[in-house]
Formats: sequence, structure tokens, C-alpha cells
Amino acid sequence: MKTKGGSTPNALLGLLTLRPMSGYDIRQLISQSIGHFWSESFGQIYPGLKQLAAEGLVEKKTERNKGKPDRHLYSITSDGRERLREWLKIPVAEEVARNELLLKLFFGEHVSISVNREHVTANMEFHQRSLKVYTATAKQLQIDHPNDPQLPYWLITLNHGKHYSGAMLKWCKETLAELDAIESKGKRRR
Amino acid sequence: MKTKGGSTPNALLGLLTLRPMSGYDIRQLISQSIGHFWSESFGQIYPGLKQLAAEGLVEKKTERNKGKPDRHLYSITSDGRERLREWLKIPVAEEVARNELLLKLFFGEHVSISVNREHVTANMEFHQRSLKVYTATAKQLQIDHPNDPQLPYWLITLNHGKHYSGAMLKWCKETLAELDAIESKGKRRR
DNA sequence: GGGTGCATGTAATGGGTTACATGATTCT
DNA sequence: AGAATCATGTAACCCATTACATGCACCC
Repeated sequence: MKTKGGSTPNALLGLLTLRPMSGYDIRQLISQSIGHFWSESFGQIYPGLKQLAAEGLVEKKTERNKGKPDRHLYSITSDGRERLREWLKIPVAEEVARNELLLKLFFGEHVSISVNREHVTANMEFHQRSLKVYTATAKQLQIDHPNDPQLPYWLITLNHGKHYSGAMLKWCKETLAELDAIESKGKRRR
Repeated sequence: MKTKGGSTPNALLGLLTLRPMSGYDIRQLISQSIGHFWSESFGQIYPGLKQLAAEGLVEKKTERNKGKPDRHLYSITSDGRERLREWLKIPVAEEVARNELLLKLFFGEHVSISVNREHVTANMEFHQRSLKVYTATAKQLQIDHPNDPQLPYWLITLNHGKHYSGAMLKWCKETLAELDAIESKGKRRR
């Protein structure tokens, strides 16, 4: 059996192994941890936590604060840990990730070269920025959690980002060169 | 304005610039062309074509066949071409692509090394296969459409695949080595 | 007889984002 | 005064896949 549904609740369980958190905390944490390859919106998180609590996979404790609204802190139960471990064992279904940039480039002949060039340039800049973030984050993680047994796994995901963005930068450069070549070929024929 | 919705109808328009096709044809063609970065199901294609026809962006002609069911052939109109061109100009929204493999590896410390190793190995094999397909397809395209002005754009998308899968292969190898390292470190401590 | 390919389409279901609704505090 | 942050949650909506429904022809 391959994973299909249920990634979201399992992502929540996974994050709650780090520490007990509220839905709001989870959202914050995602952007600082798995944000480069995962996203969850409040519309998923809050109902998701509710559901997990109903199944006994997480426990809810309400923290009352004066002035500020209540915080609903969720912590993972041992049942939750077991559920997470089971899910981690299931092979990953490799599905086609839709890539709109490639779709547009595939039909690129229908518009001017400069339009295509702009798409590629934007993508290149995105990956340049990403690369910097990956490198900086890896450094910071090693400082903040030097002996954490999870650190190697976190670095693995960051290394993925580095390879990915590095490859994309190369491809962008080649593509820009190719677009130039298409342009000059068009001029020569005219 | 960034693209959000409407990629599907525009993908259909794009494909119909190649030649008039039925919904069934489109499904077939996708797997041989944009299948590495795009997918459409019948549940999207048939209603999509209907909608495009209602907007006058495609024209429907019914081809009656004895024995076999009717074929509804759709061809793009000049309005459709204009719509496609407009869409191609809109910058691509760069959204986080969810990656379940990375999500599982991020929480990899909760399961045995071999579980993680298997995820990575499966991914490595996938990219090895993909690389072969990209190379073969590029060769075949150059034979089948040597002078097609769209060829450079098609090759650009294939080149993307090559860079991507190549980078992923490297990462997989590094990751497997890292998993070995984690394992031997664990043994040493015991 | 049964599977596969051709060919169309709808309905149910799932998964997800965005917008809405609320309201206090703190910073500028 | 107004924006941002904290904090929770629901509802509407969009997009997409899967399952269902139909039916002939061809091959094994």
C-alpha cells in the first residue's frame, strides 16, 4: 500500500514530537522547518488537530491567558507516536508534480522570447534566494542543535534543497542561453 | 497578477494547438509529451473541453463511426489562441511543492535506518528510470520533428528533467552514505 | 467467456486554500 | 490612529482524482 491521504494529520503528529504546540505554533514552526517542502493552512491545521484529539492521538490542554486568547496546547500521545511510525514506514507514492513553469515553456513558441526569458529569470532568482536560505539554515541548525539525534535527518532535507536549487540554477542558465540561440536563429532566417 | 486557477483549461488549449483532438486523444498525448510535469484526468478533460467550447475558445466537430463510439474532435479557435497567449504571459506563481519523501525523512529518526534507506532507494530507482526516458525522448523528438519551431521548447522541458533527476540521483547517493554514517555512529555509541 | 482498448461522460469524494468572523495587545 | 501580532475556528469554494455507468469490437 502506498501513501495517499492522511499526510496532513501525520505531518501534524510529526511536528508535535518536537514539542507540545498550539495550532498557531505549528503554523509558525512549519515556515522555519519543513516550509521548503511542505505547507499547511489553518483551515487544515485546526480541524486536523481536533480530529487527532478525537482519535486519542494527541492530547489537548487549554492554557488560559489574561488579555490574550486561550491557547490550545496539543501534545502527542504514545498512540500518536505509534501511528506516526506506522505511517513513516509506508512507501512514498511518486506522483507527477505539476509544474506550471514547464507547462508554459512547453508552449513557449506561441509567445515572444522575452516572455519566456522572464519566466526563467524569475525562477532563477527564486532558486538563488533558496540556495542562500538552505545554506544559512544548515549552519544555524548545527549551532542550535549540535547533538540532536534528529539533526542528520534535518540536514538531509536541506541537502535536498541545495541539490535541487543548484540543478535548477544550472538549467535556468542553459535555458537562457538556449533562448538566445533561438532568437538569433530566428533573426538569421529573416 | 499571478496564475492560480485556470491552468487546466489553458493546458488543454495548448495541446489543441498541436492538432485537433478528442478528450481521449488528449489524455493519450499527455503521457507522451507533458506527462513528466503535468497530468489531467478525464474528470477534468471532458468538462474542461465543454466549458472551452461554451466560451468559443474551441470548436467541436462530431465524427461518427460505425461500431465504435462517436469521437468529439475539438480544435482551437483564434480566440482560443489569443487566450492561450495571454495566459502564457502571466508570471508563474512559485508555490511550495509538497514533498512527502522529504516529510518522511525529516521525521526519519523515529523509525529504523532501513526504512529510510528504502524510501531513498525507491526514489533513486525512480530517477534512474526517468533519466533514461528523458534521454530517449529527446533523441526521438529530434528524429521525429527535426525542423519544428517548437522543438527547442520541448527540449528545454526535457533538459529540466535531466537536471532534476541527475541532481536527485546525487542527493540519493549522498543520503544513503549519510544514513550509513548515522548507523555506524549509533553502533559506536552502544 | 473475459480482458483490453476505444470512447464519452457524470457523480461522489477528498483535499486544500482563502475568506470570513472575532477581539485584545503592542508597536509605530 | 492604524497596522501587526497573537489566537482560534468555520464556511465557502476550487480543483482534482476515482469510481461509476455505458457499450461495442477485437483478441486470446
